[in-house]
Amino acid sequence: MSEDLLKKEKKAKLDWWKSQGIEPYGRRYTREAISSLNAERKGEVSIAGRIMTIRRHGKAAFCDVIDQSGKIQVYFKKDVLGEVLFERFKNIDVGDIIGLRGELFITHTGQLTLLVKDFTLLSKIIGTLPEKWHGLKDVEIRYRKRYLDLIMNPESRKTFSMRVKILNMIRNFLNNAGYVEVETPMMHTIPGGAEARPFITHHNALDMDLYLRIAPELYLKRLLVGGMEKVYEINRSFRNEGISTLHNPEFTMLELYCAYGDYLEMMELTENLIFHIVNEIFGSNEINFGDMRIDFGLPWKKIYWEDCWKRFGIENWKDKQQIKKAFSDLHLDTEGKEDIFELLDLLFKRKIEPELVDPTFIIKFPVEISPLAKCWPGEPSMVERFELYIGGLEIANAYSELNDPIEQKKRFLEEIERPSERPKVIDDDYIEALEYAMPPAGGLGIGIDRLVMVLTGCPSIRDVILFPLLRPKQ
RNA sequence: GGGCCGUUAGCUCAACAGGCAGAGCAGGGCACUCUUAAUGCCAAGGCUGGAGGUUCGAUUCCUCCACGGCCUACCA
Repeated sequence: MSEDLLKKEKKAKLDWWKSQGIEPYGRRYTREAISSLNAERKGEVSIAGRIMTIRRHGKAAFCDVIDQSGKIQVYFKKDVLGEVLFERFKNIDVGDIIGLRGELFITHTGQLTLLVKDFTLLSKIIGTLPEKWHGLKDVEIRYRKRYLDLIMNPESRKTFSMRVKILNMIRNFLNNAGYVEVETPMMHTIPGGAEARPFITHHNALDMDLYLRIAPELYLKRLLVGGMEKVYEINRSFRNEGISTLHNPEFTMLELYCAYGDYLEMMELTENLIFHIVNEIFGSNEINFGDMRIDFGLPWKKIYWEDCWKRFGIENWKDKQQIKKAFSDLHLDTEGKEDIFELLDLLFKRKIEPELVDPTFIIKFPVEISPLAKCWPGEPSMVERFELYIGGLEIANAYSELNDPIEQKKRFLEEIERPSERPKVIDDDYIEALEYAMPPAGGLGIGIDRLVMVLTGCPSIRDVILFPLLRPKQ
């Protein structure tokens, strides 16, 4: 059946309603949540929702109706409704949104059902819903027309309601711990706080280019200078990089900063926060992720970054020859990389990351790849920093914040020396802020989308973002 | 950016090896007052993602394009 023909038939029904003097797009309707109903409820109840199936039996029919809270069967009977209402019911379609009033009863097969005494068409469908049994499978349509995915696939509804739950739990946890939520600029004049290519936009009135933020870090730390001691922000950052199952151009990060703390305090907080969420949601320490079984039991594993390499025969990670030998011993392609940190990063990604299934902290990183972190005591070439891996994914990154403005300026200068596609600009305004003294602090970033992926069992970041970026069709 | 795979009715899928493009669901008609993937009967529904090419003949083989998926790269 062509789409045009289907639409034509539906519009004819729409016209039928109008011909009866009934507005097919209704107004406010007082109703209860479907999930709040049970067999003990006596008397009349009102619900509203979308009709998902209709099983017509001549002078009676059963329908399934869903609202956000759940699903219920409703029973239309001609001798209960009368001629007029039953005639109207014949012009109700799968997908219509209606309000229903009636009494609850239990069918012979034991199912809670609403015996409909009156109903109101609240919104007429003109499109055609996907198939009731197989649902909507086409991933492209699921992403482009997320509303159809949400109507048809309960698992999708569950994923996004879990995302909300997780975010609420994070906010409650942090609020209870004395953190305050703040909002810092998403449009930056100088992109900073991470190593990534930014999106560029333009302000007409000021006639200046602006960058969508790649991280909120430098602004949040300005607030520490200003005397705000525990701050966090949960919101979007934007990175103009490739798209993959782990990367969407806009993604949600939690960043938080705790004055007078350090990376160890952040580690404790991370453990407690995620452990709390897992237990609240699953009532267990263990969950499945793909074919992995993840055990969140405390304490989590801690491995020094420097110790990662020893099992590959690399005794001194600064020795490029040893690293290259490890690559050839492992029959691993160096992919033309010559930089020590790039080689180690590649080795980590190939051989170590996939094994980090249970939550694992990797601790103490080289200063070269941590320009905003404070040095390890007595070891100026290393910093107080950790990364957290769960289910083979990098989930969090934290460090003791560098608060020495002179050292920070030096690091920035070294950073722009290195080849990069980032604008070669130093955020002098941030350096100036540090000159007014920032308290020592611990800082933490958690990739919210990836955390939600692990906790909802979704293999792609697009499954946990309501509207992932896609090229326009045609 | 590179590699591989996919795109057939509104949806979910068929069409062996190049030979008239098929089913279920949804939609339409008829019957049916406890069904739940309701059932039975009838009728309809397609430029096979787009453009070229090979061939007597292309959903099928080839080229290009579009969109998507997975892997990979940049990155996080």
